[in-house]
Amino acid sequence: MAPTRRERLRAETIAEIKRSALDQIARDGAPSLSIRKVARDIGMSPAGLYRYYDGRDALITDLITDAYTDLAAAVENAIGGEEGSHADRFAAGVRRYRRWALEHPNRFLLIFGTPIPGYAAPEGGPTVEANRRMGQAFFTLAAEAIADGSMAPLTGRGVTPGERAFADEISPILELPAEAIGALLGTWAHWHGLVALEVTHQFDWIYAEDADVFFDAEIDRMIRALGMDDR
Amino acid sequence: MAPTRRERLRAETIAEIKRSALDQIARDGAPSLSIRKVARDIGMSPAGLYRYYDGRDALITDLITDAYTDLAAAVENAIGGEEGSHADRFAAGVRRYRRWALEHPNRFLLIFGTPIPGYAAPEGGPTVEANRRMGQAFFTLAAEAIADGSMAPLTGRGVTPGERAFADEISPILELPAEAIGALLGTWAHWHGLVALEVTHQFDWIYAEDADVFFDAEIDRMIRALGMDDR
DNA sequence: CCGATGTGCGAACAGTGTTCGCGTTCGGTC
DNA sequence: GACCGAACGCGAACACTGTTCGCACATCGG
Repeated sequence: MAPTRRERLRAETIAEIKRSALDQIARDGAPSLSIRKVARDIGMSPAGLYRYYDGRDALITDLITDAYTDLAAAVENAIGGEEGSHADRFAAGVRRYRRWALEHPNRFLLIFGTPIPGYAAPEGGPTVEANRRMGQAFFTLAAEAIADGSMAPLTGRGVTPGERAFADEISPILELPAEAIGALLGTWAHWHGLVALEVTHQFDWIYAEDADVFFDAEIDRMIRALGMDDR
Repeated sequence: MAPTRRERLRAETIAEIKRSALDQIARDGAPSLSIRKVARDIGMSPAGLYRYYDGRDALITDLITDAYTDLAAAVENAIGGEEGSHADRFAAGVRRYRRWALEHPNRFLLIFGTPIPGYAAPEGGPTVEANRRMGQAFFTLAAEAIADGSMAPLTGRGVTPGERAFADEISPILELPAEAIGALLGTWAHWHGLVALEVTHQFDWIYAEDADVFFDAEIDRMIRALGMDDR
């Protein structure tokens, strides 16, 4: 069904609101986002905004969702689009994660920084959905690598109930050994930590120009620790 | 020289202000810290607070400093107080890092979460100083382990200028090979990422009760990746 | 054409951080 | 012991913020 004129205008206005809010966030960070400023920016009264978002938190939540799916899509894309060994595709995905964070530091912090007070991601909501999507891109890659023998994550402990349940849950679409899940999530944490510390300037004192070579070396260490070989 | 009566009262008031602010932060998170609430809490006018801190940001900065040195001291303590192999002491330090973060999630986010807009840690200021302190605890541990041959971090790449400069800078007190610095900082990022994701509830969907076993297994992976053996 | 629904706005309220000018209290010095 | 400057505390005000309410207008379906 063709969208009515009203729906078109509404969509247009929402887009304009988001654009203005994103500009503000990119410039001054999420905490200083002011809906009155947004209203002024797009030439509207503050009260009028409440026809589109019922409150500042709702707007921010929407932006969080967008950022999440945006990051997930970028990573998904990098892993899927890359040719080469599993290790190469893994590295491409991780580098894309970092690049996205460095290009949109404030959006990255919007997702992974101090959570907005009183807000909890709704179970089955879009953020956890995007999270799963990003995870799945890496998980399928890992499943393939394990299947063809080019990856063998160490299994030095038993499997937790959560890992078992998750492996069972995705088993219809993905044959991922539950023993591997821990190391994979830990590896995610590893590169996430690298990116988070870099975005918050905790490495500035030692890595100025050459943060890239540091990061790439860490990717190598992750690959080795996962037991991936480079074919 | 004995502190005068006024100095005593002033110190007392500052302590009271911090206590109230910390309570608020622990309860509602740093972003919702209100100096008017603090003023009401300690029975003072909002304007009066400005005799002690010239603005909200100054107060927060002070709290950041405290949190930083607090965390650094805890970790330092855990590493220094632990008996056993280098691997054991390393694990103790990392576990203490995590425990501190889980006990004070909002203070942890105060340090590593979204930075307060417009604030940059002053070079040579207390936060970078505490950062170094914490780093040094791990670095000395690593230097000892490398010296007695129980650790051999992989060196798959050249040394960056920053790493070289840092190794030279601390060489008077610490014989740390520049080749090892990258892997050590990367390992810091690894466990930091684990803790950061756990604090922001990104692991809740899979690790409910048994986040501990997941974390301990990751410590093992870090130890192995650093080439430490367990003696 | 008409009623219902969506859209926008001005005014107001409660709350925030911050500044200013005024008194009061204290501490070290003639 | 008197005195003057520094420290302290406060009420009032200013410029913001997010949010609510009631009223007007535009648009749409029947």
